[in-house]
Amino acid sequence: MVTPINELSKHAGEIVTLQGWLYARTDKGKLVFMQVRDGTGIAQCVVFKREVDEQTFESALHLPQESSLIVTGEVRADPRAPGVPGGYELGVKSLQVIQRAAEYPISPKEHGVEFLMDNRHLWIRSSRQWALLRVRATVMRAIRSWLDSQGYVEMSTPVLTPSAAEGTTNLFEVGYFDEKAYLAQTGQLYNEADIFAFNKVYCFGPTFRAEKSKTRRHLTEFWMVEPEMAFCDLDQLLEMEEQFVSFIVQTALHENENELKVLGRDLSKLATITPPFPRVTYDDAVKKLHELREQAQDDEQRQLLEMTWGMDFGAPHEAALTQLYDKPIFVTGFPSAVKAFYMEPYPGRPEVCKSADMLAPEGYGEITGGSERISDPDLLLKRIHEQGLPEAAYRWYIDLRKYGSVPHSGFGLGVERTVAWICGIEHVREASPFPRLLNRLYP
RNA sequence: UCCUCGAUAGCUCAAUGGUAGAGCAACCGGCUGUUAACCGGUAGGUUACUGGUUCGAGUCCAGUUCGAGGAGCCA
Repeated sequence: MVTPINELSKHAGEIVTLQGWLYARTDKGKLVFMQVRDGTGIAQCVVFKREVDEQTFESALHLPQESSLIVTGEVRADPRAPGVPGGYELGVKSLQVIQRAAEYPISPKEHGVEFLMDNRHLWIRSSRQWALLRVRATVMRAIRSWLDSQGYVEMSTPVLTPSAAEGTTNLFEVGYFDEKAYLAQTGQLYNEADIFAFNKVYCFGPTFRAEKSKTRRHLTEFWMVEPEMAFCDLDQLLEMEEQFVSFIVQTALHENENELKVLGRDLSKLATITPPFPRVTYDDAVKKLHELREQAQDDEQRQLLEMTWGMDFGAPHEAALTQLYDKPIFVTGFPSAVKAFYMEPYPGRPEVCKSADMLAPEGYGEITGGSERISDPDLLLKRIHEQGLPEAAYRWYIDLRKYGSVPHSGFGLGVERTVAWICGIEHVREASPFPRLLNRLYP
């Protein structure tokens, strides 16, 4: 019977069979140590020369890295046994080689980014990447399972969208028969149509931004989940968001402890991620940034933290601000001028709007962006005109405010940034199986 | 788009303007507990590309290409 490696501990003392690939090998004379991975984990398989026939021993001794194999042996607990989860190893009785692999380019040594990215199709086999992408899968499952359990209806939004009303500089253009279409960079407007049919909805899929961004936080193709709720104001939105994000983090923490250990993640920093999250108004954030700027040691940092009311935050501002907290924070009430046209202004203070960005701790930056949407048709039309947007392109969107308009809110959460934060990695490119970046379309 | 840095063996990196080197990986050998083992040996090079300076260029100069880090951009 074939046993998955992550269930080895249940079979101590039994004879089991593993199917997998040779991750690493070393030998000590009459003893060969094989690290075998099968997708669920990594297990040490020990071949003693005296316990197997000569052909099996020779085969094990010279087997190249990443060869595919089937190995049978006795499971035994041994605290010296490395692996994931580790602590159990296989005393090999027989070994069947499916294929002797060609010389494998990725050795268990350090490599440069370019080399690893060129070999992304192989790199994903490495234990860190394997762990990271398993956490990603858990995050994606947690997203769906929480929303489904709370009565949200998953409603797909189109990836191919008509010629954008606003600037198209950050949209990917594709041919659509005789016209042009653009790859969607948000499903939000369609979500707003969907809530009037289903009340609480979400879309979840890839999104595309042709930004020439070259930072550790940007991909040109990334996954985003966008929940949208009818009868929901900004305060209710924030409560929902903190429950949602906390659930995602706690699910990863409980289900991927082995993976997070492989990544060397400080688990205590994830355990504290529970509601409520601190709320900071934009006004207060600007004041705090002024204080932080005065405390800054060097001129360069002081220059990066320059801030006047009305400016959008840059990466240095987000990093400095979030370092004051050990949980994600909400920054609410951004200036309307730097935010999208559809955001509801504060009553009596139209220069700020009911927006909320969630900034992750440890400098990981914005992981959600959301707002209460304008529900009044006249105000929406006014804002569209103010921004110089073509009314015709938004006809259906304005329609939504004419037939039973209600206060409603929603947000988008970036999967790769969330995974990068949970896993404690440097760059979002590793949080996607095959990341698309400014200079990267292969493999 | 801007700033900074980089490109030498399959990989990670050395090399005053004067014979191109090491570690790892590969291959051969040794070792019954390895954790990126260790020890001995073998093989491995159009120094990103184009041009220039020089008796002589991996090294200096100019341009190009590619990459990295950061900024900007990110309704």
